[in-house]
Amino acid sequence: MPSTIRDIKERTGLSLATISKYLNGGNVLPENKEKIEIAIKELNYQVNEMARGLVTNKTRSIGVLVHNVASIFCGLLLRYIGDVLKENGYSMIICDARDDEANQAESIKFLLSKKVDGIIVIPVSDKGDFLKPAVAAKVPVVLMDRSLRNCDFDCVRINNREAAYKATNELLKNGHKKNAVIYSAHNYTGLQRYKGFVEAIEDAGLTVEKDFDKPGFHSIEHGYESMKQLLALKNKPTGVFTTNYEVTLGAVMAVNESKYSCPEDISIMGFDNLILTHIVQPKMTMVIQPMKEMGKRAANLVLKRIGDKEHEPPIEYILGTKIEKGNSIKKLN
Amino acid sequence: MPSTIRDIKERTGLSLATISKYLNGGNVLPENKEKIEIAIKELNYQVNEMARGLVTNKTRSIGVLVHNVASIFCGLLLRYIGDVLKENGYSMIICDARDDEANQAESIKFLLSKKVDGIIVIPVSDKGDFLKPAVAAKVPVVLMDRSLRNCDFDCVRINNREAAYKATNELLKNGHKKNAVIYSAHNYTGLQRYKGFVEAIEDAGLTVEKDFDKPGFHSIEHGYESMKQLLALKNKPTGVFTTNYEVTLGAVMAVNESKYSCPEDISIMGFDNLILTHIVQPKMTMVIQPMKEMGKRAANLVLKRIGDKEHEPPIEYILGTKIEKGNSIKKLN
DNA sequence: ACCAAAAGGCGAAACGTTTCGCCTATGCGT
DNA sequence: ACGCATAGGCGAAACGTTTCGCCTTTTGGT
Repeated sequence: MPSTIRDIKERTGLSLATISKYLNGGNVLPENKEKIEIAIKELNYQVNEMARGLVTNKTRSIGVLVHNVASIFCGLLLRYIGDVLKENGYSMIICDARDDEANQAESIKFLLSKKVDGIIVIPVSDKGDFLKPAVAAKVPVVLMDRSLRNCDFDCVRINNREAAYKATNELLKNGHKKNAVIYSAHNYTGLQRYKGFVEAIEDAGLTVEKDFDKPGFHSIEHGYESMKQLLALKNKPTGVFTTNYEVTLGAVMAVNESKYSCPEDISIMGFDNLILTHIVQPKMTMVIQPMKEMGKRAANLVLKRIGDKEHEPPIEYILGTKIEKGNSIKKLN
Repeated sequence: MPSTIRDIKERTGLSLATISKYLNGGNVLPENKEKIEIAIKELNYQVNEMARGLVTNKTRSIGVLVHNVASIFCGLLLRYIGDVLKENGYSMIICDARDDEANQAESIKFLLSKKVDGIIVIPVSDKGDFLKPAVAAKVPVVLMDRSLRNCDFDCVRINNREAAYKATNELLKNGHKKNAVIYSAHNYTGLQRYKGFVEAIEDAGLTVEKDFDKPGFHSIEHGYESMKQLLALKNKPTGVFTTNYEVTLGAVMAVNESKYSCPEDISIMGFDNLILTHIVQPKMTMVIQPMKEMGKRAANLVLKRIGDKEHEPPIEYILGTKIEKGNSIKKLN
């Protein structure tokens, strides 16, 4: 039913090779160019991507594997990535790891079986083994938001350590000396933010108390439980640094359900979510990442890698962050 | 580099036709079956989907066009849809309409150009013209969550009118006689929920006051602005029905920023979001949709349609809802 | 006016499957 | 023992492109 390049051949009297050349941006006489364009219009011709792909060994599709498709953070990144990909004629095939390493490994294989030209990943953990099949298949991989231990891939992210350091200083500057941290201990980003926190505390001549150190999963539950435990301590912290969106959400929940309130009884320095800064009373003080820039860079980078003949060494793009001030941090004495 | 069916031919001495038959589940002698399986293992063979697609005219991919990829609601549906599709060997190509009709129309064309086998849509508005190209190309379409005016497509959704009716009754039952409604006037679902509200109010022998009737976009801003306006009225409503996730979010924001609080000064009946019921203090009373069921049904339905020879008439799956009770509705006298 | 280089065009092969029509054993009932 | 149905297998064509190598025409410099 749909028309083919052969129909255009009939209509124009030109050869398949010439028409193909036109379609791929080659040089064709203006006269023939016009003929072809008219035929394409009339026939409503569209390139059959599968036939093309069979020859070129390209699908013009990019796999995007996110650690959790239901997080707003990932959703927004998907939007920005999708924009760039669509502009360039690439489709975006999405897989959701549900924060599970086995799912993640299986998804990579799935994407490879679908012969995607490139892959963008927000990994579940800081372990990179699951990417081996992609390397073996020579499919370019770009990491986003989270790097890996011994990372040998392109990566677009922020300087997590530095951002956490600055964020922690926000608490310190306001006179908080007893600070807790709630973080994800299972991915590179979480651990870097933890390091930044510790560094800031120690640079201020303080130490991190054992009870104030709350590693766990990247989840609302972890934030909720941790905050509950912190609030139940005899010797409570006055400030808490919640190092990602989910954890911040959970921590706020816990405070809301308790007899305490923020910032009167406990100050919170949050991370990662624009909506949260508005929905929650009081307005949260948070670290904001340049998400649009991140998504666009990642997409452009993977497209560039696909085009590259040589295998260039990996690049890390480290983007800047800013702190959006709210009223969730109380100034002490 | 990757091995082909020809390599298997060499290894086994069988013909291409026989191997292909095996791959597609046809009858082959047990002896040959084993030979083929061994060869596949050894060669690490994977079917080249593009070559297959070129012959069968199928891509084994489904386009999913969502009105807004950054909403949690859509994110969760994507997860459930993706699960089913992946299980069945189908990839999920995602497009984001950003709540814009032009984007939406363009995205459908994009998906068709990618030759997806089927399309799942959460439409931006209640107008269905943008789907004409899909109908023309005979690509099956399944709607999700939102139907269309004069709808001629399969659809998986809830009974919005009834759900809204029940929700409104929740306010009425608690003695609220002055109720406002904030809704999206631009899509089928929003309008149906509005109708359900009006019906419940009128069945209670009341009328909907002009000032309490807040149509607008499906956005946080609309919820926020509307609630602000309602709170500024001399004659304020005592109850507000916020008919979707974004609008509920915005409305809660507005209350939090005002001198009033919920439920003491204003009661809210919300919609659609599980997280919100926990994060916000007090716990919200909301209408909950069976999202997992919705996603799975939609995915299975589109797969079924792809297989169908005949063009069966469209089916609507109307799923049940429940009301999750919180403390956001005050009992009057 | 001549020649070299560049531009434009062409036919045919190739990409890796599926499928059609046909052929050959094999097994079964009588 | 005979014939017939059937299971299993095969070769070849087809799907709609791109690309390679080669040929012809045009262009531009001297």
